[in-house]
Amino acid sequence: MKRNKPKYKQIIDAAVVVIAENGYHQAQVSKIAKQAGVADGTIYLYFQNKEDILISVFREKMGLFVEKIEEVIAGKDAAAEKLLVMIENHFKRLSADQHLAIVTQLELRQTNKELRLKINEVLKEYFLLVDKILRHGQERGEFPADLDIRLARQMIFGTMDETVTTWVMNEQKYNLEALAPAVHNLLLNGCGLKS
Amino acid sequence: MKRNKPKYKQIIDAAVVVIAENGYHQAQVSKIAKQAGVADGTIYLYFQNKEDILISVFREKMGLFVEKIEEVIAGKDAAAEKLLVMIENHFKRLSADQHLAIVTQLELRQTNKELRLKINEVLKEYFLLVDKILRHGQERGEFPADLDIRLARQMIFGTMDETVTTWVMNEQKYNLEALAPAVHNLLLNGCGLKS
Amino acid sequence: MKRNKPKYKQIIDAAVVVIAENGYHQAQVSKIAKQAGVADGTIYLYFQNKEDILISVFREKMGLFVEKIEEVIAGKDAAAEKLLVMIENHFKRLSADQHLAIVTQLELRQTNKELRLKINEVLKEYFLLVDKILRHGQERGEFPADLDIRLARQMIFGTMDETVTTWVMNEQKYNLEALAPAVHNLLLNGCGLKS
Amino acid sequence: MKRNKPKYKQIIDAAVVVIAENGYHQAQVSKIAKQAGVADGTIYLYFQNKEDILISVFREKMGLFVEKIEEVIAGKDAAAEKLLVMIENHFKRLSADQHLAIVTQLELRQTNKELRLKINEVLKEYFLLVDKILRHGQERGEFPADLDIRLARQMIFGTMDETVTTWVMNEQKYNLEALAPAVHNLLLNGCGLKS
DNA sequence: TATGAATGAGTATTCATTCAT
DNA sequence: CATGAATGAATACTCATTCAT
Repeated sequence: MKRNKPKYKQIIDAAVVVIAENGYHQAQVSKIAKQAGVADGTIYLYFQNKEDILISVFREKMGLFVEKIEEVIAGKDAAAEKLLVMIENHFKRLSADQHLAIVTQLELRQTNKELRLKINEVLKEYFLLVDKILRHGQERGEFPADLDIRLARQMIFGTMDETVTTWVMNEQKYNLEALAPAVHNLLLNGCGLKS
Repeated sequence: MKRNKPKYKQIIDAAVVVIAENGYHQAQVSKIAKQAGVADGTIYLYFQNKEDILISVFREKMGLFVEKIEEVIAGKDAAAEKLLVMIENHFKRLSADQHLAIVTQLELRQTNKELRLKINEVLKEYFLLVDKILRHGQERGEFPADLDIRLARQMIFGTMDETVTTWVMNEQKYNLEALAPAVHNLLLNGCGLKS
Repeated sequence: MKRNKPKYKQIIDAAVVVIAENGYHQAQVSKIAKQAGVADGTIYLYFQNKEDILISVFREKMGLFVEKIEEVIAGKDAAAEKLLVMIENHFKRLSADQHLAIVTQLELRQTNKELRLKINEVLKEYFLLVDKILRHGQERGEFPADLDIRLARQMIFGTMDETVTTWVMNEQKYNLEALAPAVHNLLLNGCGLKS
Repeated sequence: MKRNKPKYKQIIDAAVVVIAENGYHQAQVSKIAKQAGVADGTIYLYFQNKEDILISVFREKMGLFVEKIEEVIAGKDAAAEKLLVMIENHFKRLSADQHLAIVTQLELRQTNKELRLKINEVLKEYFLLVDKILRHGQERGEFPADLDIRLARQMIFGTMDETVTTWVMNEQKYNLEALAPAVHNLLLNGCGLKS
């Protein structure tokens, strides 16, 4: 299995660094190879083509992401609490790896529709996780029974995504993690006054 | 003034069609020229370069967008109602021009950071519009006085954007406009139970 | 006759200025038209094409050149003296019109072989003038009877040309005219010691 | 070192042939690649850009030129003799490589001022060589002590250049090499009668 | 005569991928 | 397994010239 060989991970990590530092359109395969300390041709022993590298970057990094989040939400009973630790974790992990934040929020979006669909495939697991939290909330009576799960999930992802992207575009000048409670509150209660 | 000449609009419209049908990276200047029914060189009598076409597409189309929305929200007093007609209009206009929807949600995001920053400039007006609605809501006592305007705006945009993008990625199979009330409700009240 | 109309000369003069200031490859027809104060299309009422402008520049300017030199050498009897005033005049006229000097020495040489052959046609009259001086010198016993007229003419032209070009390339920093006697002496006596 | 690899020289030689046969402005990189028997992209493994090819052509070919001439003049004591073998060699080498003659006398002069300045850099060595001969002649008492070295060099180069160019423009119909003694004599003694 | 908007042919360069060693 | 030299397809932009007004 190629994915367990050391060079596989070397190349993935090199890709994240190169894309973050040079931007997607300036991240040539030869640059990634150089950063990884291998020959250009070697890349093709581990990946089918350049697109495969990018998807693999996303899969490997986001995989850890979702795994970790699954862990922390398992420790909470209430859906609202699960949601909070999810947002906190999401923000914390991207804050901790600024290269990864740039790559996922800005650079990997400059790809064509086809590649974006494949990236969305990877995100499905994350979507399912949120859906599970939402259904759990309905079962517990925390969330309305008629809540549109899909729309709610789109709100949650859209809001987290917009918040992180704005933070990255502002050169990560402020503390993203500190926004988690406020974002959580907005998602639960909206911007309208509760009666 | 070049912007009022008929060929200027011809080329803008041709660009939207060509980008929507071929994707951003396959939207060669010669294809746009052919679609517009002019010679390649004529493009450069109206635009400085290819990037200028793309920004102009966004500016012209989004300009109308914001203008129209300003109009309809002026007809409503309550901030909540303003928000509703804004979302309705946003969804309606993108539903009505499927090419434009593809271009703004998918294709124009494949551009480099520089171009994206210029595109964001255009969006600022839209941001300001939402901020105004939110402050209006606070003044009227509809929204909490301690609402974080910037975060709330990010939630509103992030949610609308994610909703429209999902719809475009699903090949516009369902009725986007019909989702407006549900989205509006989610944004106002969140996914948590009231009371 | 188009050559006598005022716009004909306007365009010729504009071409000299534009070429001198922008270089041959940046001397677009539209720039020349603008400098001449006419529309682009008007150029083609007076000249067949761009090449025709360039040849005409050379013909008009060099024609005056040769005419003037013919005048001044007529006033001298000795071939050596005729040669001296020719060199003096050649240097003086190019010193007086720095734009023309740049155009003839640097810019017009960046043309293709075909155009250069046509330009050489124009120079033939100048060549004939020198040949006449040389033969006159032989008849008077000033120059050796076995002097190879063609080679001698090539030396005279080559030397004057190299001298002027070097001066132009050095940004006309020194007094070209003052070099005439020394050049004249070199051409007459060579660099070898007289016995 | 790329300059010693066989493809480097292949491309240089191909460039000379292509430029001579098609003219400077019709010497596309793809034509040069085809003539050299390599892919277009391969050119850019050995040269930075098209201009770099042209300068390299000049440097490689003229370098040999000057080297060879330095060799032959070292075998002569008298400055006059050195001058003679220099002219002979200059004419002989350009006669032997007609393609090179066309390229250096006609085609490479069609370049812009910037490129020409770089080419002139290469010629400086040749200039220094002539200057050395002239000073040597002064020291030996062959040439006048008050000889203007710079003007004399301009005469020598201008005359050789004009002679070769005329020969090339006349399609190399006559024997250039045979003119060397006559040119040498003219340069040493001028066209005026001695004593 | 004069205009100037419109035309459209033509080309250097990059970079993902291959394959002989 | 690993290398890296070689490949070759693909594209924005300029500007001399025309012709309807």
